[in-house]
Amino acid sequence: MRDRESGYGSTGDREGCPVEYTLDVIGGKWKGVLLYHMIDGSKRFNEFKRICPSISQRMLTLQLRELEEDGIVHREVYHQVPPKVEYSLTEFGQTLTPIILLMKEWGKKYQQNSQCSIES
Amino acid sequence: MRDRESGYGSTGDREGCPVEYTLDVIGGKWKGVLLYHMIDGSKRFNEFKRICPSISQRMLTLQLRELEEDGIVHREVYHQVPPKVEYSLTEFGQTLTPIILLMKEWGKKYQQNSQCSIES
DNA sequence: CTCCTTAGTATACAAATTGATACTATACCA
DNA sequence: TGGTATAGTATCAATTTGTATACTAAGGAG
Repeated sequence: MRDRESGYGSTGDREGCPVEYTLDVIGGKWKGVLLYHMIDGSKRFNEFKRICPSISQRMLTLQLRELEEDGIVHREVYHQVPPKVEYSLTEFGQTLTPIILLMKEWGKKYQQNSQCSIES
Repeated sequence: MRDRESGYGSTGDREGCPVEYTLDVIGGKWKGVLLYHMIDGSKRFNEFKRICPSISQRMLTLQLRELEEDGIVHREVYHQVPPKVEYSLTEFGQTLTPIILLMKEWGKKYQQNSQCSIES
């Protein structure tokens, strides 16, 4: 999944599959949610932990790093103690918001057990 | 990922996260691609194998079965020899096409020169 | 001097997902 | 009798993903 830029050569079928490319960027287990919560402004590391208590620190770090690598997310470090790091969508990341919002709409509509109180 | 209906109880944070629900349905490694190729009509098992040569038979079966379980895909078995099975989007599955097509557009736009240029 | 904070890393391990290969059924064709 | 075709299963190995726990830095509070 993470080897987009390394070695497909001519054998891979990803070249002609834009849908798969997109899912590769936003399809990680937590990426969609993280992206979703960054739409309405930057978030700190511990804010994500509060929003999604079931994601572990390691996974949160890994997923944010991948989003950063892909140029989707900007990581702003404030050299303070205690440390402060803010994550926000880059200009490139903003181009994903229509997809995220459409996915939000679809999920809201068809998720049966919706006591969904999250509004952006 | 597959335990949506079984046991989150009150601890899970998925309840209020429509984006994650949607990604749970279409975010499997191959689901988006399969869905994408079903938009323009039903496809047979071996057609998918030809379209995505890098998906194994087992994965193809598993992903199609999950899509079927979720009511996204209809599986029509023709009792012939050699067997013939056709997969197509259900009416419910059709509701996903806007998302898939948006993902296709995004992927098409940014997959070649990822992170290089942002043009609208 | 020790504890608290944040935003992580490091390590070890467990679980889930994915892949490779071999195998099945059954009618037709020669 | 053997080969072809399709749509799968079965089995095991490898990879990926996730969890748990301990640890770091560095300033401020007590």
